Amino acid sequence: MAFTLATWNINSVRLRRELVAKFLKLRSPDVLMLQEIKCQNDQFPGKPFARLGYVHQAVHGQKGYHGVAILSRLPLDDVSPRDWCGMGDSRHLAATVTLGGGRVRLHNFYVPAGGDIPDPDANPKFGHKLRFVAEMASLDSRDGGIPAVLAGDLNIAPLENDVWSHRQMLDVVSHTPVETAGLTNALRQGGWVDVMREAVPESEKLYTWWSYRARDWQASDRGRRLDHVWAAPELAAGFRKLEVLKPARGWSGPSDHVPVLATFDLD
DNA sequence: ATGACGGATCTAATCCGA
Repeated sequence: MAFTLATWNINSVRLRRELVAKFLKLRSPDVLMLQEIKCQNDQFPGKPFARLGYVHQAVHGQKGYHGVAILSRLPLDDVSPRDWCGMGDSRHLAATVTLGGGRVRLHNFYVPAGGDIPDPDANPKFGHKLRFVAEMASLDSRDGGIPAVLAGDLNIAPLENDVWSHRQMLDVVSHTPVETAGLTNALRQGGWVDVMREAVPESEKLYTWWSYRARDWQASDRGRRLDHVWAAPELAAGFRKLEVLKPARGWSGPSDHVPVLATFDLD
């Protein structure tokens, strides 16, 4: 049985609900994980997505900033947000999806951006980001007996070809060595597989985000791979297909991130 | 070196993103 999961930092779900609907109609993933919904739970525009078959919805929002949600065509249970770093912000939501006889644990993450200065003493936001990623290392891909997927906007581009210029990005938050080491440690400690890089060799450029500030995002193509899909080894063994929906960056009124889809064969 | 854009908020200017 095939299972397709998508992740997308939508940068305000109220402003872009029609783009979400367009994407769901275009690709119809089983599950869509959204980040930066930027609204409270009672403001989440769930009805248009339910009409498209995504009747199972878990929302963990907050006012104005951050916020994550999971839309699913298949039943969700054990819905559980976790307050990472004890900050009280909405950056994570877990749920278990059931398909046929199989079950998959889902972890939707929005890792802190970390501010401008890559020094935890001078910049508390960077310290928060480092602590957040350090805490993520405690999340085991095989915990609880249900194989898990961890996906979302991790706000770190760990590999040299996850950024347009490794050399010029070494001091830029999202690609500094201390961040990439932290993320790689979380990947290894949790026993996760970076399935995007199973599909696309590390020697090739791979981006999921292009800044709003470029005059022409496509021409300059100064992207970063900030969005990720990690899977437990038993799920990764059935990994079949990756799609990074780059055309979505050119849609009218776009998010600065594009959807990432991963398809797995279960059993 | 700076600012380029775009979103949310006590709708005006300020904070935030990465």
